[in-house]
Amino acid sequence: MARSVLKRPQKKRAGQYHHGDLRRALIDQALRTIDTNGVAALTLRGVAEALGVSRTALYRHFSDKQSLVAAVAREGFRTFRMALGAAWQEAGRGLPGLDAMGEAYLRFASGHPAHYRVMFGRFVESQARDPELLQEAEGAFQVLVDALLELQGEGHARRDDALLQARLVWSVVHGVAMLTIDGQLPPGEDGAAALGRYATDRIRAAIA
Amino acid sequence: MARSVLKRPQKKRAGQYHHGDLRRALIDQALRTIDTNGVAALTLRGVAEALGVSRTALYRHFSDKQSLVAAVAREGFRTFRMALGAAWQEAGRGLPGLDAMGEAYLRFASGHPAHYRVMFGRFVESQARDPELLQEAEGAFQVLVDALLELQGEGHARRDDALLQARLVWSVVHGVAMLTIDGQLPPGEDGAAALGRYATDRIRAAIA
DNA sequence: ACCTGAACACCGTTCAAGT
DNA sequence: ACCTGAACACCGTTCAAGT
Repeated sequence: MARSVLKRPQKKRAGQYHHGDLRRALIDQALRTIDTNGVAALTLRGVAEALGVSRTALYRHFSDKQSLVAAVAREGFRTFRMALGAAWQEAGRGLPGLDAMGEAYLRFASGHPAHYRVMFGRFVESQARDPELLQEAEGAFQVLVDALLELQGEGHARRDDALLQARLVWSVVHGVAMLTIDGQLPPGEDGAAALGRYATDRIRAAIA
Repeated sequence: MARSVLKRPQKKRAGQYHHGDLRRALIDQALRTIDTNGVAALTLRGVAEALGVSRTALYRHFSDKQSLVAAVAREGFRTFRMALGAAWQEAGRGLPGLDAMGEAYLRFASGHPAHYRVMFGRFVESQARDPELLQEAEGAFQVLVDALLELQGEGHARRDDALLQARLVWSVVHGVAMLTIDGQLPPGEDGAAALGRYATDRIRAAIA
C-alpha cells in the first residue's frame, strides 16, 4: 500500500467545512482517479470520500457528474495547448517545431491515456452545450493552425486552406495517439515510436 | 411514437423460455440500443426487458456486461472488414480502390458513430484478454495491408514497410472519423466531406 | 441446459434541514 | 453560501431454486 498517498482520504474532523477551493479539489481528485483507474472508476461518492466531504457537497459546484468530467476535459485541453505551444517555441518553430509539437502531443496522450480519452471520447455528451470546453479545444487546435500558417509563409508547407491542412495533421496525430493508447501497436521500439517517426516523416511529405 | 418498433418489447407469455438464439438476440438488442442511444444508455436490465426475458438470463451466454459489449464490438469489426473488402473490389482495386475503402470507412463511422466508438474506445478493457475481438480487428486491418502491398507491387505506393504504411493510413482515416463523429468539424459541405476529400488526396501524396 | 425472483452492494441525484 | 444525512430510483451481479 505504498501508493496510498494517491487516495488522500484527507479525513477532517466532522462538522467542519472544506475551507478552501472545493471546486479545484474536486477537479484534481477526479483527474487523479481518471488517470489512475480510468474514467469508468470515477464515482462522485468516491471523490467526495477521498476529499472527506459529503456526497452532495459537489452539487454546489457542478450541476452533475458530466459537468465535473467536462471540467476535467477542459483542464486537459488547457494543458495540451500550453504543451504544444511550448514545444513549438522551444524547438525554434519551423519544421522542427512542427515535429516537436507532434512529439509533445503523443507524449501527453501516452502519458495520460485516460485523461486523453476523456477529452476526445464522448464522455461529455453535453460537449455541444459546454461552450467553455469547446473553446478550450479550439484553442489547442489554433496553435496548430497558426504554426501551419507560418510554415506556409516560409514556403515549408503548401498553401492549402490552413484549417483543412491543420485538421489533416490533427487527424494523423490523433489517429496515432489512439492506436497507441488502445494497445493496437506492437510493444517496444517497433510500435508507437516507429509509427511516430514514420508519421512525422510522411506528414512532411503530405503538406510539402 | 412511430419508431417504437425499435424497442421491440417482444412480450411473450410468462413461464416460457426464449426459444431461439438468445445469444444472437442479446447482441442485436444491445447493438440497437447503442446505435440509437449510445453506449451509456446500455443496461443489461433494459436489454433483458426488451427481449421479454429475465434479467439474469443473459449470464448463460455472457460472463458479464463487458463480454456483451465485446461481442458487439467484434460484430462491428466483422461488418467493417467486409465493407472495406467489398469497396476495394467493387472499385476495381488500385488507387480508386484505396479511395473507395476510405469512403466506406468514413461511411460506416458516421453512419454508426456509437458502434464505431465501442469498437475503438476502450469500453472493453478486457480487449487484451478477448482474443476473438483482437483477431477480428486485425482482420479488418489486414484488408488495408493487403491493398497497400498490391499498390506497392504496381508502383502506386512507395515500398516502405507495409505494416507501418497501413498504420499511417489507418491513423489518418481513424482521425478523420473521430473528428467527424465528435462533431468537431463544421456542419455541411465544408466539414466532414471536405476533410475526407482533402485527406484522400494527401494520403496519396504521402504514400506515393 | 436454460431460465427465474429475490437479494446484495453499489450508483447518481434530490431534498429538507442545519450552520 | 456552503454543507449534511436520509431517501429514491436506478444499476450489475450472485445465488438458490425451478423446469
